[in-house]
Amino acid sequence: MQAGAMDVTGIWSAPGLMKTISPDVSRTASQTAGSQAPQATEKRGRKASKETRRQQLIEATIDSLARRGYSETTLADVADGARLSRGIVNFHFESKEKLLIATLQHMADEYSAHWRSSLERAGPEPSRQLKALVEADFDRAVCTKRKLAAWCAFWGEAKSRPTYQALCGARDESYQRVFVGLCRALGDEAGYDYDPHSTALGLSAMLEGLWLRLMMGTEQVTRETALRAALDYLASVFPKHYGREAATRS
Amino acid sequence: MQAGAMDVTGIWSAPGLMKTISPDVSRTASQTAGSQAPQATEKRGRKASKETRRQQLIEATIDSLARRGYSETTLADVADGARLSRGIVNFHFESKEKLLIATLQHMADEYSAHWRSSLERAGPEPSRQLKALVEADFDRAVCTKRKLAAWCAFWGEAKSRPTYQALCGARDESYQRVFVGLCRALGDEAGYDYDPHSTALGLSAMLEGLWLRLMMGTEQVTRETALRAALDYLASVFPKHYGREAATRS
DNA sequence: CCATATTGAATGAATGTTCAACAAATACCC
DNA sequence: GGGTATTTGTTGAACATTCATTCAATATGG
Repeated sequence: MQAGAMDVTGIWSAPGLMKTISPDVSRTASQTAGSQAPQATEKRGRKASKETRRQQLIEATIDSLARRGYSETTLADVADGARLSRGIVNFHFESKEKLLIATLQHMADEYSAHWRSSLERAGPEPSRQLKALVEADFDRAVCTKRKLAAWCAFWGEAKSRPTYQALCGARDESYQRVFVGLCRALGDEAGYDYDPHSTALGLSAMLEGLWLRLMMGTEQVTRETALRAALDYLASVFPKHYGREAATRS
Repeated sequence: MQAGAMDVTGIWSAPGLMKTISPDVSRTASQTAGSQAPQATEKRGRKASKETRRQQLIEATIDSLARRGYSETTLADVADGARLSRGIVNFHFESKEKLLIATLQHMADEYSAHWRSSLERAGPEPSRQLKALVEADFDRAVCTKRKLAAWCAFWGEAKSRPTYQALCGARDESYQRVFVGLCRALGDEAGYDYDPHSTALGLSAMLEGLWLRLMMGTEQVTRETALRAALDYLASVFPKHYGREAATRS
């Protein structure tokens, strides 16, 4: 189905990178706030399944990262946040480092599943797909202050840790490839004279930069402002596809 | 002099934010590598002036941040890097935190002085000024892997520390104001129909995002690639000011 | 000699990890 | 089905390590 559009993005044929996509992305929304409410289908209390406990601890880790930053995130704080005892993390995860890696993996999987699903829902038209990708980045499901702060905490440590570095390419190679493919497709349609690679790099960099701005919280940059800036970019680069009035919704 | 251009940027009339601009920006280039070579004009060995020792320790701190990340940067490592003994930091700076703040302050001052000087040299024409600002961001003087890594280390901790957050606005409010002013000026000249604030936000976010990419080092993004992407952006948004061929130098 | 920069060992606090004891759930047996 | 054993999740205290900070002793330049 939608073979033409799929060829443009060209990622569905090689689903290599993602190791463990969380089966239900929808859950994360309900777990955003509390971090200890178990599933309706899961037994609560003592008999929470191993996987549930892990999720619970991961959520508490994201909380701690967002609240105290990477360098001050301690296992005691994570355990307290999850309302569990001190030694629990070393039981479910082997070490603090493994917990952090699992947390990053979790966020990367969630992010990846999110934009892929957005892309799928966008239909076959490249211009719609590109817009959908941009909008997905500022969706409440992935673009929370809490999560942005956690991302940034990992970014800060990524350069000196290969493991983080690999995972921090949430906007990874396949994501980049999709962008390049879409930019090229739009260029072919309307005869723009830019380099797709350069344009795609600029766009994805802008998205990341806007995330950074949102996270910092300084200046009054909101999700709406950021999205608007990104859509304005689309309108400037692809004037025949995105009218300025389409971007400016107000 | 150049009154018209100055009015566009509108920052020279209110030099409020910068507390201590390092007097000589040129020095930083020579100190990039070694981190212990003292000035020719300064005495070396035991009698290095208080200020020189501080600079030396700050450079060693940047080294450590770049090499080991924020969370693993220790005073011992800084002291070793500066070829000095353990207790020295607490003598010249009062605490580890004060050392880190001084380091960030140093980088912020350097960055600020750098783009301000670029802006000054660009002459009165807004289009040249904007291009100069973009190019300044990828100049070897400020855009080293070492320094980018240090910046990112601070970004990661900024959300939970107000002091860092304030300083991490290296691209601070006045920088943003200059961008907005220039975007507005170009728009008035050629009748573009974008919102200056939105365009300026997108541009500065892209620059930050490109820095992030450069720092990560993943993918083969170089200073040239990044600059090219940024200039392509200018060519797309301000087609009457920047021809595509001007951006594509190759 | 005096003031001051520097050293390096001592100290104490913070924190990741281990582990023996405990509790809950499940399996097993009669 | 009820009682017992076993497995497994959980706890919290003990332990070891790392690291910022302190400070008395020392070296240096004026």
